[in-house]
Amino acid sequence: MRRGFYARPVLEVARGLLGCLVSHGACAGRIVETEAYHECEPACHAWAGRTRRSAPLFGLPGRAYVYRSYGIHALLNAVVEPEGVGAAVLIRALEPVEGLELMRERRGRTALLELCSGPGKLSQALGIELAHNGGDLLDGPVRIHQPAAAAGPVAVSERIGISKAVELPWRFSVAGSPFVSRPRPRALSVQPFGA
DNA sequence: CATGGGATTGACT
DNA sequence: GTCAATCCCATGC
Repeated sequence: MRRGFYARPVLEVARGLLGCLVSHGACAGRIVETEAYHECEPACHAWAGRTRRSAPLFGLPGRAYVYRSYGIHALLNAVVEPEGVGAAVLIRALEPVEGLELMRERRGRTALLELCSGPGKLSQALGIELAHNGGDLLDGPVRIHQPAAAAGPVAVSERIGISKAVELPWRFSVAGSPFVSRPRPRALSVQPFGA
């Protein structure tokens, strides 16, 4: 994956990441759900401008933005748009591909559908932590690489778990995938192709 | 320096 | 359906 892939409008990258592989060590999974966040809307951590927490969002596209949510979970984002623009794509769910036994161990669960079907779950399954914040997704311990094939039809819906700008249709998922997070996306529209 | 609020999950009613 | 766990950091006094 080239850095130019990330230096594009956040909605394009959010769709384009569907089908891509996230890997960390022996574990890997295929992205089936993403959400877009951009400094122009108040649900984005970059909304309030550049702070210590949000600084990575304004940095080099293609790097990781990892932050702690609800005091418990580490959530993985890909920084996007040109340097200086605060925006990121939240990776919300993966289809587990490699390292299933290690994922089961880390998750304390065996069901395939419970390993990576949520942003907190996938970080736990892959061993992604706050220490990975700022790491390069092109050349770091946590990487994202090209899909083997196009992702297929993309379902577009509203983002979840937020209280501001809830109406924006900025949640993207592989239509019909059983590996997406809850609540299941209620598709406002379906677009023909992912990557 | 004190406070409050989450881009969630799992357990429980 | 409800609810608590738990920590980082932005905000405000």
